[in-house]
Amino acid sequence: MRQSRIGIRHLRCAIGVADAGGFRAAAEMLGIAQPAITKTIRDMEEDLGFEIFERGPKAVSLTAPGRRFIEDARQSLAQFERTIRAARRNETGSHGHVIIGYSALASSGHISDGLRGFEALCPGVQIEMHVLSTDTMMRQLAGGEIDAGFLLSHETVAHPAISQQPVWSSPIGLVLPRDAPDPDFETLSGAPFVMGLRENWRAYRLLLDRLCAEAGLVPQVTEEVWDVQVLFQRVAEGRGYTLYPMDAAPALPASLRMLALSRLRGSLTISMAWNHVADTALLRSFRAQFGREETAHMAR
Amino acid sequence: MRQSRIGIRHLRCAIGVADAGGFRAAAEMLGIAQPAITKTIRDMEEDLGFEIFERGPKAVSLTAPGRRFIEDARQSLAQFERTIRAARRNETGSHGHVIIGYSALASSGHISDGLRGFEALCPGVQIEMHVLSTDTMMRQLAGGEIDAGFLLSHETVAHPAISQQPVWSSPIGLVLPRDAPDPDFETLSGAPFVMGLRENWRAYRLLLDRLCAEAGLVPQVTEEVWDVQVLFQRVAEGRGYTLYPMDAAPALPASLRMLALSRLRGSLTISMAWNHVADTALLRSFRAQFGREETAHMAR
DNA sequence: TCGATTGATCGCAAATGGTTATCGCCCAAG
DNA sequence: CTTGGGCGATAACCATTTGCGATCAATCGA
Repeated sequence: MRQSRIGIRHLRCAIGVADAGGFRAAAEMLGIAQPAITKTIRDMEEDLGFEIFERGPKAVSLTAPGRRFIEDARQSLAQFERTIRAARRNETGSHGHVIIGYSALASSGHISDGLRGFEALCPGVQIEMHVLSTDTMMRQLAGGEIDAGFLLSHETVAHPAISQQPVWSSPIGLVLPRDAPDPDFETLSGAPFVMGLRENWRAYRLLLDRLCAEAGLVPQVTEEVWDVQVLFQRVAEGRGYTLYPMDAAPALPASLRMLALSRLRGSLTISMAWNHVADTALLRSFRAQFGREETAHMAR
Repeated sequence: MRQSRIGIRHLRCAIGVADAGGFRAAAEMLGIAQPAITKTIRDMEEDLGFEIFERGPKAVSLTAPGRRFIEDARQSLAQFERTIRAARRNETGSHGHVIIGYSALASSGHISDGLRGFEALCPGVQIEMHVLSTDTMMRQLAGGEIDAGFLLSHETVAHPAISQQPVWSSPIGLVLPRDAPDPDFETLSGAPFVMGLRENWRAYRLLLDRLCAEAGLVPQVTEEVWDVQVLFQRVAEGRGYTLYPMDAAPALPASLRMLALSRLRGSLTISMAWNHVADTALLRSFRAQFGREETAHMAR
């Protein structure tokens, strides 16, 4: 069979059109002129032998085979870019580049230990860390935007393309102002609580719901905030308590303290997650730092 | 960070040099002139920021980071080509292209059933089938040369990048000329046997060794042959018996017949194997035909 | 020391990827 | 019903990339 003249550029272009929803929009997004898009897409369609896009008068849409192709092309492009990124050395002397996502809840010393080990093994590798919500992290892992992530283990956090492996667990404690008195567990029900917004803290809130229900605790959520910094600030201001993994105690602002709640059973587990299609030598080394990875695995 | 100007062409070139062991040899293999290789490699090295190849006076060799990079690049290139191949339609009207390897031992009706199901689901997809030894198949799966394979399950057949899933099992029977009398099991020990060459039939021969030892059968291997056709031909000529999965009975030449050996316990299991990095929508459909694939899988 | 063989270099031709300007089309707002 | 604005397609043109043949410099074995 005649070998294809399609290159990475073509995939970028097609994915751009699919995401932008139009040739002109894609041209702007990719920083090139619109006719170049037209030509690239046409060349690719000719090579593949089918139309990727349906040119409607109002907007373009994917044909059925086009949708399948774009889906595969995303993986292919992500893998390609990972390969380059993992090998590339920049001007500042680092060799290789790994992009990691982590949940705000995972901000304990455990990650640092693993990272230190990785750094010793592969010195000079640049590690880029992004704080992301669990759901965003899953999406970005699936799309290949990040290489690995540390997120909350929860039965609702799953994706066919993503593998997960528990890394550590921590009990949940009560966060309160340093100078506040220890409350009785019974008085907590009905007491004001500040919590992360359900939309962004979905899995953690679900976990807390279950643990609280089991312990007979009914926190009165009087305020919901977007991120951890604000959460702690509000607690420090006396707006209410909040629940947080005990592991994070050392990272707490000086104005706050943590109280173990023996009646609150169960714990929060952080897992490392990665797209099992995402595979470079560098990422294998990285994952190896966080527990043994399965080798040949016999499915089902 | 400045985006890389490396494309698929560069990867092909680097892999070519690594495989051919020299710039000139790679040029010939890739069908282009040698200066183009020099320039492409130099551009790539400049972009990546390190030397991929060590230019020795006699031959080129990979540097340490170069070796890692080439390893990743192979996966990346294989995935890219799979993506194109899976989508491409050729002049004869087929859409998509899947390359499958199968062991000669797997030549039963079970594969046909799955293939028929796949064809119904994805009509017009071109399926290219290669008969390969189990070891060759593992190597080609790892290298992305084939998309999936049906091979003999055996504890010595494993590779960290390859997933396997049992598809069916078959007892082992005795193959003998149609007009030969049924031998007593006891008389088989010491009787002449024709077998596949150990080199090419490694895993199957290991399996037979174990089963025979357990049954107290000591076949006298008087001849070793390279492939099945010759194997059957030799048996038909009366050179000896052979052992073969009972499932293959319908595929046997008319001059041969099969005899169940109740004393020979255990069976041969055929597994579907695939590189878990190899992932296109088309391949997922294919694998789905041969049993449920694991979804989100929790490592360890 | 002399080929033979290796990768590097040079200059030129072709292919590729991109540009601007413009077209024809369809829909929606006037 | 017209018309303006937005869409992708097309045309003509330009810069860069890619590949070529010819040639060079270095090395190694005979």
